[in-house]
Amino acid sequence: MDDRKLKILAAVVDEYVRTGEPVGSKAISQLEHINVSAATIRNDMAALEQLGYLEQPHTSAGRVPTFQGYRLYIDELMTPPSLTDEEKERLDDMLGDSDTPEELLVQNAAAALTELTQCAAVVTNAVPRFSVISKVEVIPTGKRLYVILLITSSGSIKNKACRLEFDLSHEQLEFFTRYIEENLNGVSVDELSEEMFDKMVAAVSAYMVSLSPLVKGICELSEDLRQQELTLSGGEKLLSCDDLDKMEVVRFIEHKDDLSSMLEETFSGIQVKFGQESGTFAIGNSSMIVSKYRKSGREAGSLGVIGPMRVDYKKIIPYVDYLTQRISYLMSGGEENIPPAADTDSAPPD
Amino acid sequence: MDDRKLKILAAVVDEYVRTGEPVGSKAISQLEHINVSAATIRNDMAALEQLGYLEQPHTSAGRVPTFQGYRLYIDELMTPPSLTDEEKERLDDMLGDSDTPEELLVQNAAAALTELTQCAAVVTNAVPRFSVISKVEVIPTGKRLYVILLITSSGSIKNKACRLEFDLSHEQLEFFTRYIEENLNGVSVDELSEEMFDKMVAAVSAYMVSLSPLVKGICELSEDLRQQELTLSGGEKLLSCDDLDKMEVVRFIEHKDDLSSMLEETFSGIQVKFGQESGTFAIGNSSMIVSKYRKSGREAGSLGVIGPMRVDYKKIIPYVDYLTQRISYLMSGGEENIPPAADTDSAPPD
DNA sequence: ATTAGCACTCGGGGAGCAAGAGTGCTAACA
DNA sequence: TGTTAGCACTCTTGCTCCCCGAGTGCTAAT
Repeated sequence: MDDRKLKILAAVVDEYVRTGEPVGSKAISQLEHINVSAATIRNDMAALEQLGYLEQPHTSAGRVPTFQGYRLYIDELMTPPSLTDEEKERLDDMLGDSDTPEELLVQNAAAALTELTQCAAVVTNAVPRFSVISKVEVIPTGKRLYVILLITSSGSIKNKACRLEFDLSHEQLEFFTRYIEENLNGVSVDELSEEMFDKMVAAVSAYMVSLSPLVKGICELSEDLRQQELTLSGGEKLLSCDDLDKMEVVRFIEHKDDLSSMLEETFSGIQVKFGQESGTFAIGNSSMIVSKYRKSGREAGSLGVIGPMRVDYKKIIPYVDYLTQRISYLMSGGEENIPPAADTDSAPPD
Repeated sequence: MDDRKLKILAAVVDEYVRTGEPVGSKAISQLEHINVSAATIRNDMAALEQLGYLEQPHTSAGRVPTFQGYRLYIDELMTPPSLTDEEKERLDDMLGDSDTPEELLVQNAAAALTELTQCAAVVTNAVPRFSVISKVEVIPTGKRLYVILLITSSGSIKNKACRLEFDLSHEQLEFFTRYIEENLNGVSVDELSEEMFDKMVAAVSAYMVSLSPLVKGICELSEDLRQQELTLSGGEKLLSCDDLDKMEVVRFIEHKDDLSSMLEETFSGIQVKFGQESGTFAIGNSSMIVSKYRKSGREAGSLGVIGPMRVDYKKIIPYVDYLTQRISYLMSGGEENIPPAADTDSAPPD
């Protein structure tokens, strides 16, 4: 693989991303940094096509990158510029600060990505797997009506109303609260299981059978807590881009939840996936740029951008990268070894 | 206005809704219940066009209803069949029962409408205007960290974490809780105002200045409570229907909140609005079928369907109607004078 | 008042054609 | 041997022309 061929491949991708039209040898030869004739480029392009990096929509049209072409471009050829301080500040503003609830943080990230990239964005919330139950309260609020409150060490709060068949006496309530605290306090959210609650229901029923709805309520709340939620923002942007099949996009928007398993199985660091390569994320000409953010060193959730394969990777990757780092930083209370504010200069060597 | 003309108008609308194509005189003349020749129908159609109820996309195409045509059809000509018991049961299942939280009830209604009509659905939650604060709790959950819990008589529960500058002693907490309960218990959600909280902040600060974040927290929660939230479900359905302009639909989905003012100002009973007639709801060929549900006799929120003007009104209107009634019934705890289950036979006279 | 008949109009779809863009190949050149 | 100019070839795109069918409006007959 010639050095010049790589340069030409990069140029083709850049031009195609810019114009959206198949790009011909002449267009390449007229670029500043290319100093060979159109004929030479034609030869090289034919070779690149042979190798599977380019393809022609039809004879006598220009060339278009194949997804292997994009792959090579992204992995080896592209050098995304690092963000300017203004851009970072802008992102910081859109994201929020350390007081912003985690929930909102990822939502803001999604909104920022849709706005800046004009593509769809996906985010998943931070699943507090490794956080522990720090408080459970049962508060009477009316005739046979109780509110259960569940709080974790990471600050998630869930509540739920619960109707019992009888009112509880003060002692009964106290007994129950104590029992629950003894059994759940300090238990990690991940350890909570159906069986555990079944056992508790049994134990509690022995004392007073009508307490079991409360245990069930707590069980449901803990399920809520474990639930990874996926938000797709700006899905409609995908419809206005005409290299994507409308039908596929609609189907995708309707079944966005299928994505979550896929997001789960990604590795650390920024990744680019193509629709063709995946069964679950099956929009033909699409690509997805995703990354996982961390919370106190552990992977907690993902965020990313979904767009046509022909997106400006050079522009989007730094955005996704910076937001991931910043969210990781904010969620870890500043412990992560990532610069806190918009004065990073960990620019990759050019 | 001839009786036959009305019959023909109705037939044109029905046929157009069914086929989506402009409908010609011949097609009408072949319908079962029409016993005049195509020529006669042509004359009448010309008259209906003159009157503004029909229009031709171009000479020598069939006729299409204008929105005044639809208006007349909906208000006078159409006789929607009442739902069968199976349909009602189906809706009941999708909606939930008296144990379902109100929030979920309206969400379920939206989901049901999108599924059954293949159109978009809008719902607003029940604003608990006239409900009162029934409980306020402040629960310590960590170092200088407190959770505020706000519960209303209608069963809405809101919580919020709040960080203080100092830890509170048991007495301080008790003082605060008592003070808040005295001032807020039984106060209607509608009465809560910025000024009221300002006054409370002042009073509380006199005792201990660092309590004011708690009051502010409560204030924010009460704002959440008053907030009417609008959910648009199945917006993507609008994109697959080709009599709507894609760009307008995208714009609409992005600014769905503009709808809320419009939903506010509707009257009781089912209404049909057209995109053309409204500035705020400006998708060209669209129509919206909305209704307000009531809670204990008062208007509490809205639900409706948004689709192309060419929707099956006869099918959708009974759905919206029944869901409104059912939600009103469920939210009022069975007090509304509407049959509780799927055995209504208040069919409109045919 | 209704209907049959007829001439007219207009959009949709296919065929045919010219222009333009881009290629592959060959032959010349450094 | 690698690069370049030239040329013939291919294929899409946009255009025009034309026909067909559907549906109308009008007129005359019933």
